[in-house]
Amino acid sequence: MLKKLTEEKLSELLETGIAEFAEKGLDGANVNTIAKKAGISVGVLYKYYENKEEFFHACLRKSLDILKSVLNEVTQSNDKLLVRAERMIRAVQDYSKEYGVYIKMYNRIASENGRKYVSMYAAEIESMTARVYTEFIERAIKDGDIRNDINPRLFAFFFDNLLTMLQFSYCCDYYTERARVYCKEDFDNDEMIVSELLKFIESAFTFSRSEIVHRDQM
Amino acid sequence: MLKKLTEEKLSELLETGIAEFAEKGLDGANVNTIAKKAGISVGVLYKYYENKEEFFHACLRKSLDILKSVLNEVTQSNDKLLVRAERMIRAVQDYSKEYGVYIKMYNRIASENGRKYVSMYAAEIESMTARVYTEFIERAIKDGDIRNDINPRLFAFFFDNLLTMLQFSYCCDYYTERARVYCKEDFDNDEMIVSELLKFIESAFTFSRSEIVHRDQM
Amino acid sequence: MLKKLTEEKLSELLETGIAEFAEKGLDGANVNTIAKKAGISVGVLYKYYENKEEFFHACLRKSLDILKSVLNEVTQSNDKLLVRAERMIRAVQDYSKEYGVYIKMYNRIASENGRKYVSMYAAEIESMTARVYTEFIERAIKDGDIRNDINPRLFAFFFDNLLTMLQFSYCCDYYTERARVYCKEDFDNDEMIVSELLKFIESAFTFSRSEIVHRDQM
Amino acid sequence: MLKKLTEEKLSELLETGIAEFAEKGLDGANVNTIAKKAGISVGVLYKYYENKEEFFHACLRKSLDILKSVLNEVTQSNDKLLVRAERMIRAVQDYSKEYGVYIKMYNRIASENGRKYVSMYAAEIESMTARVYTEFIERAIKDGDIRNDINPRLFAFFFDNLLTMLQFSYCCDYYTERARVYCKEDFDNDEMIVSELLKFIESAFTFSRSEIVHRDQM
DNA sequence: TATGAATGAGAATTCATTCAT
DNA sequence: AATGAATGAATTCTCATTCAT
Repeated sequence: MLKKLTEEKLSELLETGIAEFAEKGLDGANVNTIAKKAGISVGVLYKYYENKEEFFHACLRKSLDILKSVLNEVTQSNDKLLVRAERMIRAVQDYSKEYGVYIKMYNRIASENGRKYVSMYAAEIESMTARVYTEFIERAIKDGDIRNDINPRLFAFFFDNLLTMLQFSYCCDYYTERARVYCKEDFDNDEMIVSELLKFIESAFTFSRSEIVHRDQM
Repeated sequence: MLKKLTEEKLSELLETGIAEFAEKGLDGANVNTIAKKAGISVGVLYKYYENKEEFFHACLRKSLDILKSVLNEVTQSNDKLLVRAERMIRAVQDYSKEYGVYIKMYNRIASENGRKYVSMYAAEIESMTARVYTEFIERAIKDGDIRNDINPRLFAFFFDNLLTMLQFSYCCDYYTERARVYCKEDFDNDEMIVSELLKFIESAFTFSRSEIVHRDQM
Repeated sequence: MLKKLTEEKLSELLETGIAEFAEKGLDGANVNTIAKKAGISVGVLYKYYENKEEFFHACLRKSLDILKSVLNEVTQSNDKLLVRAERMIRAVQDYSKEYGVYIKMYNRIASENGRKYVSMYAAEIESMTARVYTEFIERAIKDGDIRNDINPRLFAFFFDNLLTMLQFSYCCDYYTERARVYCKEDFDNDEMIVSELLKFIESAFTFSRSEIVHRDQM
Repeated sequence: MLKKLTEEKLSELLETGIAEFAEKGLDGANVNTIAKKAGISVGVLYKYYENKEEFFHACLRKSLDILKSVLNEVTQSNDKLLVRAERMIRAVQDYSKEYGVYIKMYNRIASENGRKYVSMYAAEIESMTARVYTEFIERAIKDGDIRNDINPRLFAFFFDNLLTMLQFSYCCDYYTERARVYCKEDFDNDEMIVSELLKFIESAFTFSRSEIVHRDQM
């Protein structure tokens, strides 16, 4: 073809790489195939990226950057916790279709073991949400919006766990099937997912053990 | 006698395979290396398994079977929901050390995409817990132990999501690092994890929106 | 073929490698071609040798070992210097046909630049002859066999230079052509080469400058 | 003006090529790297040279031409043989530093085997010195300056062999190490090399076998 | 005319799979 | 039946060469 590699061609290469790596993983994907699908020669790929692994990391990084920017947008708000929670759940539902591959990539790296870079990615990616969520919970406690007998960091952790699994459920084959096993046709009912998950979360954040105890029964 | 030896050998082969596949994945692991580590020849491996993928599935199956039997043991109980929840959380903590590789394998298959067998595994593995959890929640509702304004299947789903993420956090590199980013040193405090997670779950299951509304304001 | 790689097959592989490397050099030779010519698969080659360079070194080493053993045989003697010199010249003539490739390999490594291992080979290979020649000259001086106004090490060096060039002249394309340019048809007259080279050497070793001076004229 | 620039550029390209080929050989050197180092595009390189090999030959030719002109300068003289020999030895010492790369290139081609052009180069390069040396020796014999029982062509050959090896010893890694193994620290003593080599040569040329025989006994 | 990005054939290396022993 | 050496297709990566700009 011998046409100057435009910005968009390069972007297409990354997208193709992401699609392949998301499906087959670092080892399973084939560099030549990716190049061919992207409409370029292997040569260019290797002009831009030292080797397969570096290219994989570029794909990963792009995926994570996109996810991060989406996340950033969504977490930006001064609303109360439950309002934010609802916004985030809906964001997960909305973006999961469009950004599915990026979430698959995120899922890929999250299932890698024994690679040095794994913990680096974790530290980088999770730090932002961990901080945002934790601070928000701390402020809500101070404001008396939610109960004060909880460990903010751990509750932030549980909250993110629920969102993460929801993401995976919408994007990754296994988790989608799993969600369907649990939720049946309700999994396709976005509104129900939102309302039930909110229900789950809001009580968790709102009631203290003492209240539970003195009313009790379970 | 000879058969016994073979069975042992075969079991060792599977364990070795699990260890390798858990670390490197289907494509990253090396069949010859596995055979050597297991102390057998590749020849026997191929006598028992058609090809690499089939052997991988055998490893996967064994992993999942073990996890299933552990799970089965733990979910067997007539206790009330929170008692069971606590037992399960503690089970996750206890078994995560011993059965780490199996959970890694579970995580592997869960991050696979575009493979027909993925949804089959999901259906098989998740069905049991989905049914058990859902039934239990339904009974708890009927017994008036927990609130009655929830969708049992979805709540079972959320509950399992929390447990699944806890498992991964204890066993898989990325999730461990992620948990540490969120929980800091508290992640090493098993009791705190138990109590906070229980706190999170129990309110979720115990209080109804109406109660929240009439008391409140979040 | 799937036939156990015998000692001789391995030896054949080395010989094939030597032949290829002698002709085309480390970079120019093709591992797949060598394997095919040797009648084995690339796989075995890589079972025995880490990579192309290591295989090249194995070929080099074999070549040098053979040359060394031949040299060792020839330098073993208690004869006087000129007798030994003659024996060596004749050895060069005799063995050059049979061991031509090994000498080509020697010539290859001798023309390599900027590789760490080059000086290691030089030190290893040349040390033996350097010591033998030098000691022999020292002893000849002490015995009064040859003149005593010379630096034994340097004369050993010059002597070996003449023999080395003679070797190359018999075995390496360029040097053969060069020898023919100088010597014309006399290059094919082995006896003449022997007698003239001996003539050249014997005077060099026998007469002192003082003798030259007092007779003088040049 | 523009042509001037091009000629300079072209010369620089050749010099860069020589440096690279001298270090890495025809197969080891990289055309793109050479062009980049020379500050031109590969395009021009291929405008001037059909392909890599042709460019290599251009580099080789330039190297040999320079060596030839140097040699020509040095061999031009009416002095007696030993005076000329001394001049040549000193020339080798002086020029080896400055013209090291060209000698390395000479060494490269001299170690090539199985290529048709090799013998052409040999014929061309060696003819001049062979003729000059031989004629000079013949004249010296006729003039009674040196002994008359020698084959002029062979003696010219031996003489050139010594000079050639001296050149290599000063310029090529392997031969330098080899020279050091033989000569130890004396190899850095230029004057000693000159005087000892002259000693070696002068006797070789001056004394006849009959003289050796009737005085002697080695 | 000069450039150097792009090409893609070719070379090194790996490893799933076979099968002679 | 078990072994594991041998196979060679497949994959990664390089670099001589081309040609649109």
